Amino acid sequence: MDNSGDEMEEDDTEWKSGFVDTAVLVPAAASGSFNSATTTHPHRVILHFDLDCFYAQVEMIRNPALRQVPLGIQQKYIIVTCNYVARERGVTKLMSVTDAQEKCPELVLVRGEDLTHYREMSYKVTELLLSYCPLVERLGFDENFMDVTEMVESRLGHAAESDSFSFTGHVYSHIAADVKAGDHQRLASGSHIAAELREAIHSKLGLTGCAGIANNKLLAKLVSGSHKPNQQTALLPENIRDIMDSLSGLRQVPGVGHQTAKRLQALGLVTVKDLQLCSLNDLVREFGGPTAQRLKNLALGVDDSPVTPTGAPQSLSDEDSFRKMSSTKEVLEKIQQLLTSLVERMHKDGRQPQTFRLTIRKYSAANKWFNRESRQCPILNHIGQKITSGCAAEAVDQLIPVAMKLFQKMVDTGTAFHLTLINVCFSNLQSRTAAVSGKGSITSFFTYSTSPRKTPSTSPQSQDRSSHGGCRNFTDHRFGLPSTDAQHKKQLATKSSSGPEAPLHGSKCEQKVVVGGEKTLKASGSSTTCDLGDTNNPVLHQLPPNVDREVFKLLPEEIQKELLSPAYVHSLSSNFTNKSVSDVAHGYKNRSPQTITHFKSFKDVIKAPDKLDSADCGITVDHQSPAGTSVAPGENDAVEGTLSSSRSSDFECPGNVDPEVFSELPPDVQRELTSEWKQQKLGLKAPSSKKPVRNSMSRDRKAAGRGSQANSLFKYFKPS
DNA sequence: AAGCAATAG
DNA sequence: GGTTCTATTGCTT
Repeated sequence: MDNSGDEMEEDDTEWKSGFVDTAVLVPAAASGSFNSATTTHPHRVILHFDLDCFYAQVEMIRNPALRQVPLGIQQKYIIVTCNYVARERGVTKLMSVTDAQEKCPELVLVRGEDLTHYREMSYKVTELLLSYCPLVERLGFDENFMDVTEMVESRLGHAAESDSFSFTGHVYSHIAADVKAGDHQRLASGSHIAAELREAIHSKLGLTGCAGIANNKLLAKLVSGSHKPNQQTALLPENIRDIMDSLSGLRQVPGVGHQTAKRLQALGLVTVKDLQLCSLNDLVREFGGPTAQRLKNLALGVDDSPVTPTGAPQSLSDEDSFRKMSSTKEVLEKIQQLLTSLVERMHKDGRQPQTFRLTIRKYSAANKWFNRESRQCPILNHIGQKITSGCAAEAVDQLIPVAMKLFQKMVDTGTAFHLTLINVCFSNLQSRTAAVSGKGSITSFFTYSTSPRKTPSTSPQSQDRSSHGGCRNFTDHRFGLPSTDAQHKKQLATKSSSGPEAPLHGSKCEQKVVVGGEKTLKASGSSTTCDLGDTNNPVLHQLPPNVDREVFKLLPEEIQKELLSPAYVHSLSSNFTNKSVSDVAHGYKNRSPQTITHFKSFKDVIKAPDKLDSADCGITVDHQSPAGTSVAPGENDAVEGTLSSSRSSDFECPGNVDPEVFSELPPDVQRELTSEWKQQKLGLKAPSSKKPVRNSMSRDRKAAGRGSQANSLFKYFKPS
C-alpha cells in the first residue's frame, strides 16, 4: 500500500500539480505580497530549529552533574520533559510523576514551574539566530523558523562553490552522499547554514538541537525531527509526497489541531491522503473558502505562509494552577504573588502595558478541562508608569484591587467557588513615550531611542557573554549579508508592532523614564508628588458628575490630565472607569505628599508586619495600634456621598494587611476577608512576626461590609 | 475593545 | 487527549 514512488492515481490531476509547483495552489494575490525570494525564485529556503529536550538542557547547563543521571523536569505532578538518559529508562514527556518514578526509581526531578531560566535561554537562542538574519520566527520556547533564502542567494552568488555541491547532515529518505546536490544547490547551501547555526548555538550557548531544511515552514518543521537528537535533515522537493504520506494521521499536520481533526473526521477524513483527495467543495462547505484551501494545501505539503519576525512578545503573563482554591483570601494572595513577578518582568521589558487581564479556570466535574474565562480592562496610565519606572511594589498594590474587581465579575464570592487556575496578563504593550504623549504618535518612537535591539545581548546582568562582540563580525564576513536589504526591511516594517526600541526580551535598561519629561508637571524628582496648590483648573466642568471636584483638584496634574483625556471621558459610562476614577481620586485624597513617597506596599507590609511604621501608612485606618485608633467615619472622607462605600472606616484590618489596599477592594470581598479574619482570630493566636503571608491576625470588626447603604458605586461590584 | 476558541510547544 | 505554563492569531460581539 505504500506507493511512495510514483503510483498512478487515476483521476487526480489536481494534487499532482500541487507538488510540481507550489505556486499553482497559491492565490495570486497572496503570492505577490509575501516575503523575500518568492518572486525571484520558486522556492524559499526555510530552516526550522528545534532544541533537544529544552528545559532539561537548561537545567543540565545550570548543574552539569545532572547530565549523567536520568533527569525529569517536573511541573506540578507531571514530567513535562526529560533528558535522554531518562528516556532510555522509559520516561516520556507528559508522564505523571508517579508513573515516571515507577519506571525509573533513580529519576532525578527538578521543578520547572518557574519558566524564567527557560525563557531567558530561549531568547538568547532567538537573538543568536537574529544576529545572522532578520527573518526569525519563534514557535514556543524551543523552536525557531528562519528564512535564509537571501543568505543562500548571497552565498551562491559569491561562488566559493566548495560547499554548494554537497549536503551536510541527512537528506530525507536518501543517503546524503548519494544525493546530487547540484540539482538542489539552494537546499544544500541551506544545510550548511543550518549546520553552522547549530554549531553556533552549541558553542555560544551550550545547547544542542535538530534542524530541518526545506522550501516552506510546514515541510521544514515536519522534516526537522526525522533524526533525533542533535541532527539535521533536508527535504528535497521530490520527497514531499513521501514525508506527507508518512504521517500517521491528520493530527500530525501542523495547523490541524484537535477540533479541526474532529471536523475532518466527521467528513470521513482521517489520513493525510484522505484530505489530499477530498473535493475542495466539501471542505469549503465545512470550513469556508480560505480555511478549506489552506487545509488542502497543508495536506499536500504546500505552505506559503511567510516567516514572520516575532520581535518582542505581545503579552506577558504569569499563571499558577492548583487542585482547589475557594476563598477570596487565597485568591488575593495568589494574585499578589503572580502580580509581583509579572510586574518585575514587565519592568525589565521596558514597555508599558495598556491592558490587564485576569483569567481563571473553574473546576467542573463534567468538563474538567478547558474552561477558562477572563476579564480585562485598561491600565491607568499612572499605574503603568509605576511599572516602567520601577515602582514595582506600588504598581502591585494598585493592580490588586483592579484584579479583584475583575475577579468578582467572574465569581460570585458570596457563594461557594472552586478555582483550579489563575492567570494574570499584561498586553497591549507600548513603548514608553507613546502611551503618555497621546496615542501612537510615530515621532515619539524615535525621539527616545534608547535601547537599540541591534546587539543580541539583552540583559546587563546576564552579561557573561563578554565575547559577544564577535557575533556581528562573524556574521558579516562569513555571509556577507547586509541585514538591511530591501526585502527584509519591507517585511520588518509591516510588523513594527511594538516599537523599534523594544528589546526582544527583558532589557531592564534603565531608560530613565522621565516622568517629568512629559511636560508641565513640576515635580521634578518625585514622580508622585501631589500638587495641592493648583486650584484654578479651567476644565473642571468636563468632569463626570460622580467625580468629586474637591477631590479632583487634589490630584496630581498628570492624573487629572489622564482623567480628562477624550478617550477617558468618553468611556466614563462604563462601570469600570467610573469606579476607577473614584478610586484614584479617593486614594490620592487621603494622602499627603509625604505619605505617598513613604507608602508601604502591601507586599512589604504583609511580609514584615512588625516593622510597620504607622506614620508611613494611609491615614484612614490604623492597623497598627492594638487599641484600634481607626478614624471616625467621615472624618477623612470629604467625598462621602460618592466615594465612601468602598472605604467604610468602621473596620479594622489585620496588622499584615495594608489598609490602603483593603479599602479599595469591593465590599463583598472586604466582607468575606473580614469574616475570615474574625474567625481566625477567634481560632488562634495572632502571629506578630512569623510567616506572615499565610495567616492573618489582629482584631476583626464585623461591619466591614456594612456599607449596605448602596450608593452610586456599590452597584459596580455586584455580580452581573 | 472585550472575550473566547483554536493552535502550538 | 489531558496533565503545565505560556504565547499567538482570528473570530465574534
